[in-house]
Amino acid sequence: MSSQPENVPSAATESPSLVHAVEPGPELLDAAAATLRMLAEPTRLHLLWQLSDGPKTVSELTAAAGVPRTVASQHLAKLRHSGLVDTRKEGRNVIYSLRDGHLVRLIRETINHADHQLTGEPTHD
Amino acid sequence: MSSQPENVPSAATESPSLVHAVEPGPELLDAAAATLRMLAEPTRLHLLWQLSDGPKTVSELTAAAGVPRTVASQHLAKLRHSGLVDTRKEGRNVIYSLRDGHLVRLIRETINHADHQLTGEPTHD
DNA sequence: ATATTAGGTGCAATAGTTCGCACCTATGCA
DNA sequence: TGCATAGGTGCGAACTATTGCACCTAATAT
Repeated sequence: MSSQPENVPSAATESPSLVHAVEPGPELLDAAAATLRMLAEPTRLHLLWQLSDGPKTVSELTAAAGVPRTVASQHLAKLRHSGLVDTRKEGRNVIYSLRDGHLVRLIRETINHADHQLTGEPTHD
Repeated sequence: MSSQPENVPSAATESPSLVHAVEPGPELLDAAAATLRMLAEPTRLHLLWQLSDGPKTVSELTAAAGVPRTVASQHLAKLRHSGLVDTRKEGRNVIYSLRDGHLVRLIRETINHADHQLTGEPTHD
């Protein structure tokens, strides 16, 4: 247990003007990790990236991701069950959309970071 | 600065998406997913969060994360091998630090998103 | 009614991750 | 010299995730 996490030393190299005062508890970390786990798979990330551009049908998403239908479906089911995406039915299509606009920033930040990493990171920032 | 073009009404079958210019290729997606996989574990996320406040020793990190030493060590090894953190040795301590300041933003964005999800959004499915 | 298209689910095999144990090296101290 | 502390590694057991297969429902078209 040891619920005494007020140990944020940060007394080493520089004076931290903006320390984060709050220690994320286990639930927060679990929730965050759960979300990240959803993003941490190339196909799902691809699907989410597509969705960050606007709502799309399963067919569109599947085609863009270049994976078999069952695979896309399973991944979409996971995203659905984890509450990251929303669905509405229109005719015989199911249209997926990102539930939270906040997620768009996260996705783009991630892709951006990876892009920097690939193109040769020159000690950024 | 939050120019989100969300809700692009691509309600039709397929519209020429000129919204996000670049389609991430497989390598980019793999790299991004690899990074996210590193973040997508509560203990590792905790460690990285600690580091986002400044460099720390293994002992400090281990204590903060509240896990056995071997576990922390394994996770730190993964972070090291994936290039997300840097180490320097000082006496008998090893001091870990985030390699890329950019990562701080990603970590905080994630924690922030999870927090928002936990506290402000009781919409459950 | 029947076929077709869009999408979903259950399940088994495989692949990858996490954890804890035992054991190792290097630094500092008495 | 010997011993404690800080940190690391290799390995096996338990767990989780991904995939592909077969099969299912709902909506449209013929």
